[in-house]
Amino acid sequence: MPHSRRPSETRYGNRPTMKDVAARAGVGLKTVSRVVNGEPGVTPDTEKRVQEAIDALGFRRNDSARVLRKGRTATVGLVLEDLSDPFYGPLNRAVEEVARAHGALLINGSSAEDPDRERELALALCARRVDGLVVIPAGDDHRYLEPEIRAGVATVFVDRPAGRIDADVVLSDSFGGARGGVAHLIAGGHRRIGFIGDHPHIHTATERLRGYRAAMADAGLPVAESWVSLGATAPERVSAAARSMLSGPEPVTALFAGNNRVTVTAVRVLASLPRPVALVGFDDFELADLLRPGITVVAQDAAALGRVATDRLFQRLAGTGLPPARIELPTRLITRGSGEIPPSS
Amino acid sequence: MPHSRRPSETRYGNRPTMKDVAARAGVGLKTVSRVVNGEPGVTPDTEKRVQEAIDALGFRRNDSARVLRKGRTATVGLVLEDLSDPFYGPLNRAVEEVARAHGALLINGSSAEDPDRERELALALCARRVDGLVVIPAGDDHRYLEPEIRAGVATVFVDRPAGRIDADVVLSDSFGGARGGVAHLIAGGHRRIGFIGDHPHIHTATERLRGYRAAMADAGLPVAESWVSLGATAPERVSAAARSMLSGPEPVTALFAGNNRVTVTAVRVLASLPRPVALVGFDDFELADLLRPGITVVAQDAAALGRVATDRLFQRLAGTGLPPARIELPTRLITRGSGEIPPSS
DNA sequence: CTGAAAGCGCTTACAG
DNA sequence: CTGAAAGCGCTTACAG
Repeated sequence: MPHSRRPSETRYGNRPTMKDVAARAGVGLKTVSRVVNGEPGVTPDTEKRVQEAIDALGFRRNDSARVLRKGRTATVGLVLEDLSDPFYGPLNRAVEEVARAHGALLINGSSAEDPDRERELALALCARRVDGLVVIPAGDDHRYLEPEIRAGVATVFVDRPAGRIDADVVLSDSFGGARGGVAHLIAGGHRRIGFIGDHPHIHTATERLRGYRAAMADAGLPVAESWVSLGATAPERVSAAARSMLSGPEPVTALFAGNNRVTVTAVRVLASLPRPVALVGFDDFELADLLRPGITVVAQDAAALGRVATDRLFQRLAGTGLPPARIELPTRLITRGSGEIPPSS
Repeated sequence: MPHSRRPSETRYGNRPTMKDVAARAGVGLKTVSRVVNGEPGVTPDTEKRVQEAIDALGFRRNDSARVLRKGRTATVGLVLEDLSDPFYGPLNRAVEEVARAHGALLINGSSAEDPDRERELALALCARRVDGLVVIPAGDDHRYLEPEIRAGVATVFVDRPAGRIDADVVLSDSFGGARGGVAHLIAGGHRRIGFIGDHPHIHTATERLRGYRAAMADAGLPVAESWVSLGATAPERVSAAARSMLSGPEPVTALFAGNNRVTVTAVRVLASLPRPVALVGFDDFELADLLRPGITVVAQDAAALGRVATDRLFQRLAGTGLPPARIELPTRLITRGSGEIPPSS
């Protein structure tokens, strides 16, 4: 071989290290470190020589090595359900912005609603020694995170509470939001209202159902069990459930949709019906106001969920020995037309 | 102080290391490493002792340290415009899935369309020594990445080409897509068609405008400069541009919207008009089919952009000395009604 | 103002 | 089958 490669050329491509810079500038390693990190105690002349060597070599500090020595990685991990779900976009961005304000980067990934994948991902992030973890739970048993939390990984759950461990959680007021949305329909004159929600093992689904039942009870209205349907949010199931509630001798005159996916399918079903049916959906979505009628929704503030959770995470990291808390964010009813359709007789 | 803390307790919380495991199991460090990594050459009995120590101590390998020694971080960086933009959701997820298939994690962040922030973020990722970088450019000068690419960071640009450097780029056929969309309007009888697009310094904006002009030229139609408007995609500007084109003695009878944000604003403007105006938009969006009329769009496959780009990245990492390539993905015209409205006379 | 030594938690290359 | 030594690229703690 005509050219022998220096050992360092086999690693990270062939990046120069502080050692290389030190050799070229004719100074000690520590002096390079001082210049790179802007520490005081270097004469202008020395600094200039080091800076020239840095530029000539194209040196960039290896933060990965730095992190090992410093103990903190300046990295936040985020486990969410699906990176491509628009609902989580603002949450994702909010986590990024708070992390950025603290000089931290964001590693994120999708659980795909699979508890095993959630666990695998969360633990991979712990192995990378993220300083903190924001988790939107897919599973309902998070005891696997207990050793990590004990070891100092600041962990905050969002959107749904952690399962079988005591930890911070930030969520929207699903119960109150659903109760208010259903009360709005009742105030509009509806007495037979259907509820279509997500799987019953999902915390938000049962909370919203509870809100629906509370609103009905508040108004002294009975709930026929055929008006309630929990399960997959796949379009086929949701439209079947909707059609079933809307047919028969005593059809519902209004629907409450338990989340954004259900709402969208409900809109499609209702658009194909001859008579108008009222609809209120949990979760706002883009263009809800452009539809005819506009869709009345119980909106949660996804960005606030992410912001509050990540703020909490950094508070923990700051060492204030906080006990685990449950932080609930209010929802907001946005009336746009679909929820104000009167009952058809 | 009643309790003195071991040095290791001050770092990463108080995590046990391989050294701690080795001490507890009464074996050498290397033996622990073998067990943790499933390497052969350990007797079942030794392995059992080590495993017990691991479990008792709650040991989890520090991948951050491992990475330093191994030279590759098994991490991909993604710089996009906005983590909360629904258009990038599927792209983000696709990058994650390909990375995951290669055992890599994903660090991502938003440039917020700010070239300085793009640079800062991309270089921070390089400092963490990501193995590869997927960049959706905000700026138009990427020479700052040249040393990194030379040093071995596999870099692929997506959606827009890199500026002033020669690098891989994966993009949609903006020119062809726009040309086809405008040709569709012309085939429907339109002769006066407006084009509203993004800032002229954005590559896709000028490509789409070029497609518009080509389609008009193909049909022998003149283009009045008042029919063309490039600039911010803020609703105020877009609606002003649309209203201007739609008024006067010779108003346009159809609009071509250069991207999803423009399309949405155009829909709002058109909904407020007395007469129907045809609309074709570049980029598909959720619920486009639920609007009345449904919105005809030139759709690009955002997930495919991410997938192809990340595949390319790992091909590079595999060491096949590929020359930089430009990979163009086809678009698809989806007719839903708004683009099939005939010209009003 | 400057730098040599030790160490972060692992893996590599080697010797027993 | 097993482990001591060296090293990845930095920072820390210290001495000059």
